[in-house]
Amino acid sequence: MLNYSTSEENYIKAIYHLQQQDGNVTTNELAAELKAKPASITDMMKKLKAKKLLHYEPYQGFSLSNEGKKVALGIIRRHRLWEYFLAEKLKFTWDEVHEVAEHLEHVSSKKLIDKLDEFLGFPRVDPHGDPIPDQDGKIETSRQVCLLDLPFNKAAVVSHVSDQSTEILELLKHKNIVIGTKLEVKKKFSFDNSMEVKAGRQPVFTISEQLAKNIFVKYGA
Amino acid sequence: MLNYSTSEENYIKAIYHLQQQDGNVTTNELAAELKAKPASITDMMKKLKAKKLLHYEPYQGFSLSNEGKKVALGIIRRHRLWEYFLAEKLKFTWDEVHEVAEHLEHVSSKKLIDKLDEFLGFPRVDPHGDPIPDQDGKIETSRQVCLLDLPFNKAAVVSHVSDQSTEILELLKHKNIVIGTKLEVKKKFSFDNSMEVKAGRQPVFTISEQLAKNIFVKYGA
DNA sequence: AAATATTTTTAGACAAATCTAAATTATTAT
DNA sequence: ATAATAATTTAGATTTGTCTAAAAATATTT
Repeated sequence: MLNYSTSEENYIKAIYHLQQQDGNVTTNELAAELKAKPASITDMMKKLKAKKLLHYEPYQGFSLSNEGKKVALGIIRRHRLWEYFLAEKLKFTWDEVHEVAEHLEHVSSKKLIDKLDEFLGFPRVDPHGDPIPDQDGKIETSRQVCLLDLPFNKAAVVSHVSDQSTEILELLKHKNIVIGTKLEVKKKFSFDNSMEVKAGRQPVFTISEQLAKNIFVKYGA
Repeated sequence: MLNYSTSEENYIKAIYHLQQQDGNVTTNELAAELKAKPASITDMMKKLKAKKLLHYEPYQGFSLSNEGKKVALGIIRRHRLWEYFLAEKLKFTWDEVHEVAEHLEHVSSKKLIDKLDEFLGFPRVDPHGDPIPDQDGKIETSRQVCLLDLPFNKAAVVSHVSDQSTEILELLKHKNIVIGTKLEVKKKFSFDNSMEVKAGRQPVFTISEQLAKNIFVKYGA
């Protein structure tokens, strides 16, 4: 495995996360994610294509190659192991770990990470509940959880609905939700446990606690 | 405390180490230390001077300002805490820790480092026996050790000689060693525990086990 | 399907960090 | 003290990663 610059790694990681949701990633999407200008994205896409880390044809969007996915999973492994370390050993709170891990993840010694993994007792999920890839880049994909428990901004696919009543189906139909619909939780309100959810590029809409209780979703890395 | 680039940090750290020995550091010395070309050194010295991290006049060499020293001690603190972590917790051997710590030291979250320090139990020296600066940049300077125990390439000053015989003085005089002489151990031979030592810019010379046993030195960071 | 709007790419500029080669300053040796 | 040598700096080029503004391609609307 070659070494990549911090910049390259950040692009690869961002593409990985975006393509979990959309399959094919666009220039503007990635620019928004990385808070960079579209022109910068195009520049880097050419570079990453030349390194065979992604598939890219001008104007057609892009997606990681198998090699690119392997690199991404390595970065995610480092990130999540550091998050676990920070929370578990250094007693950071869950909302503090991400930023520091963003920096630690770019220290790319394989030995360091494998020894850290061992030291931590081979944890399977990070403090946010996201699965940690193993040495070979294998990751526990598709974890089914109740929509109530889905972390924010985590793309997930509706995989199961508990209640089979016509009433719930009427509601789901009205909200355009079927098995296979991609969702992302944007906000939760503790007052009534309702949540705001986004499906694809539709505007955000609200789901009540009673409804969320009955929806189960699968999500990956 | 502002943030500095990885490059800037590496220059600052190298100057700090060199000036422990020589006081004033020259362009070529630093170029050799960093494996860079002299022209690159000059460029960076201008930048660091502009940031008030060092004293520098063209052709006159340079040395860290108080602010520069504070920055250097912060980097050294991070480096040595990570070395301790790697050796103590991840079971790296003492010769493996340095390279990885070279990368980890540039992650500059103060909270991370202070929590790491606490997690490690506030260790006072790293696996090489070098003292670890505290939160305020205070470092245990001047540790007196037997020359036999002085680490390689660690500039030290002769502070005490046990034996008072005329024989040892004759030998010391011949080798030009007095209290205050700066030394650095370059090689040790397990066959007879003799060592090769450098004093200033004189050529390397040999000291026997019997002699080294009787020489004590003080050294800093 | 033409006009308009949006997205993406290209062209050219810039800052950081490095280099080479040439010019300058300092040091050393005769 | 002057010439030769060594050290240092300057000038200009290169690479990486970013940007702005303009051009080109695609998508949308009427």
